[in-house]
Amino acid sequence: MDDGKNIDTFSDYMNDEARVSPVERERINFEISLIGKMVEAREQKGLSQRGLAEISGVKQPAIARLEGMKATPQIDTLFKVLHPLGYTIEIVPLSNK
Amino acid sequence: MDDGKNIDTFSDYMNDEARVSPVERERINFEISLIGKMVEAREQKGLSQRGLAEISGVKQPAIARLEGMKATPQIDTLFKVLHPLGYTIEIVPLSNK
DNA sequence: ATGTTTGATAACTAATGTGTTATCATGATA
DNA sequence: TATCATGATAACACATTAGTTATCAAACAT
Repeated sequence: MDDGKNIDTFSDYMNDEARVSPVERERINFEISLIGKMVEAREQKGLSQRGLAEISGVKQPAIARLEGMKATPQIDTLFKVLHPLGYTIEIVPLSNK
Repeated sequence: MDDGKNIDTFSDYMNDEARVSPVERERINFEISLIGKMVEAREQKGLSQRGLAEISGVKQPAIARLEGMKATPQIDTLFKVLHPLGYTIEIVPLSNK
């Protein structure tokens, strides 16, 4: 590279405040962690996407899009997916770290 | 009324399993409580919808629609609104009451 | 009384999520 | 090898949310 900034990795990109603001970065990390827990919960239950689709009412392609972060779910969709997995969503105070 | 069911109040309606399934009822209650906390947090901060719109980036009509439950937010919108209020969202195990 | 702020809403466009159906490559299994 | 289940994806229609701009009635303050 011939300029001063490393943008070779996703991590570099995310940490470049000129491109991704701190708040935006937090939002992205929030979504990644949220989806991660969703996938984890499904797999821990030994459910396939199709299995979860059946019991949740959310279709398999939609679940795949969510898990692959191709779409940002609406809270009712997230609820429908999480509920049969034994989870729900809560508003909690921002614990600054 | 001439049939056996009371559907005079919203509460009666919600508790009629023939109309609203238990899961659906849970989802509705979940959303009501979620939105309730959102409004509470905003008012506790002494913010108007317009004020919150400015610092969150979500427009005032959108906030009004959410608070009035005319729309089901996407999780990124909810995050954007909650964050400047000092809150975030978390996935938590279903504590069966 | 006047002006201001508030939340709500209307009307429309743009953006995005979900349903639907089908397919594909991959990995596991018989 | 052949079969089956899996996650991913395509393409399209449909539904819904969010942005945009403007307005309104009510509450509040000057």
